[in-house]
Amino acid sequence: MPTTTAPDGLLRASVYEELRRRFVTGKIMPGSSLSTRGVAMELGVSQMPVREALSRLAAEGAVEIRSKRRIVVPAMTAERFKDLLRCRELLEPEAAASALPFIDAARLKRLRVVDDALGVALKTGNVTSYMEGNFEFHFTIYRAQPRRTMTQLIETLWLQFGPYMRVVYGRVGTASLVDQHQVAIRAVRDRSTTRLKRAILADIRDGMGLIGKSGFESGT
Amino acid sequence: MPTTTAPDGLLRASVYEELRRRFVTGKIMPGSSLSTRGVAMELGVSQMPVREALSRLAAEGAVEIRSKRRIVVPAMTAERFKDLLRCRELLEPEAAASALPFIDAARLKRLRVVDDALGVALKTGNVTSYMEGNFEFHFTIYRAQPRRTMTQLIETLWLQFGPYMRVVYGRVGTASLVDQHQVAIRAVRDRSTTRLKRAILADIRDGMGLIGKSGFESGT
DNA sequence: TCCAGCAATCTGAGATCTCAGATTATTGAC
DNA sequence: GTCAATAATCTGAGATCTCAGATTGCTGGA
Repeated sequence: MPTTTAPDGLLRASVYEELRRRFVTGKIMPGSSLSTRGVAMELGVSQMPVREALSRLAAEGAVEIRSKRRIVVPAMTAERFKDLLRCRELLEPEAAASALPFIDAARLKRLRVVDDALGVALKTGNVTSYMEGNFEFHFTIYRAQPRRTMTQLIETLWLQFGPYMRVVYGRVGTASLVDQHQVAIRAVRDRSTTRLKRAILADIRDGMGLIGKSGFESGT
Repeated sequence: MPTTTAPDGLLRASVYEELRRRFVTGKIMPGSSLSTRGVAMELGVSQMPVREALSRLAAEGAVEIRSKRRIVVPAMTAERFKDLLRCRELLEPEAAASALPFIDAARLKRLRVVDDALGVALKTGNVTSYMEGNFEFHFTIYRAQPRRTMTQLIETLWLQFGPYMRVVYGRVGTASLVDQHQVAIRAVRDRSTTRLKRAILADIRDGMGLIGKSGFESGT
């Protein structure tokens, strides 16, 4: 009795989606361990779909099969964080640029709505809301383009990035974030590729800046 | 009784590796279909590791679960080809650039060895050899850097790209290829980031050029 | 009190069974 | 002879069983 989505379609897919959602929104902490049986029990499905989902997540680098019989979320290290961030810097501005021509009025409106919720989350310091909204915002842009390849690559990055992001935001807080999304929205409205790329890059680098204030002592 | 590699470690991993090797070297044609039972029989393992491997390949876009009960290698389209190539253009020169400082004498020597084999394959028109060597050459460069993220993204791209590449080479031939690898090797020897990036980009675009001579009528 | 050794449990991986749905082939009627 | 309908087979997905190995905890001796 899967209480999650996709009751008709593939069970494995719904399990994967559920886990992925937890990763990108930072609901799963680095260093924590998962078990197929545990997740299966929690989601009310058998081990098999969970196993395949975890296998896929391992393939994408979201979890690690450590020393056999142990599935853990990789601990956060400065190296790994910078590595992921560097890839984000390379891909995301480009993805936004190629998506821009496909962002119609409806999607622009959706961006504004998401950003409003984001503003509230920023003010109240609701980290979970902020992360969900941030994900929604970025991918509302990227997914506008019909080509899926680059967006999928970026999703892989976020999958690995999510747990770290959450830790950093949880530690430093979201208060110090400049809302680059506003800048991005204006760039989309004006159809300015250059400004959009710059806004996305700045948004990513803001996260990078937070890291400096934080640190990586914790985890394991 | 797995007759393949990794008798000690994970069976699933060895199945995935075997299939992946077939993809990146173009041993699997676009439009062809695979079945868990068929592959399992062929590799001498049960369906389960094959299922998980195919599931992962589907996640990476190498195969498609079409209309339920049918796993097919996506047919080649100009759109998809350009999409993949665009991502390669974005990532690979950058990956080569960040790998350059890590390429020591031993690795440079390995590059030369691989390139020699590549030259032979080019002359004799051996498409399989060429594709295997080409893969080896590129990833001998990229994998020099300790950061894994970008290399993994690129591997995903090759996974989807392989079958198409093979079709194009098989149709157009490898004779028209300029050997950009020589240029790349010299750039590595001289520690010239700019020239290395340019060589990699040119190598990728050579493939792009071939596409113009080919076409996409075939497949499914 | 501390450490070593053994046992119990936990967990991931593979095999096998079953089911549902889709494709295909065969057969029968018009 | 052709088309449609039904039956048989094929195939992917999920559940369950089992095994091996690793970790954990308990117990007994020094």
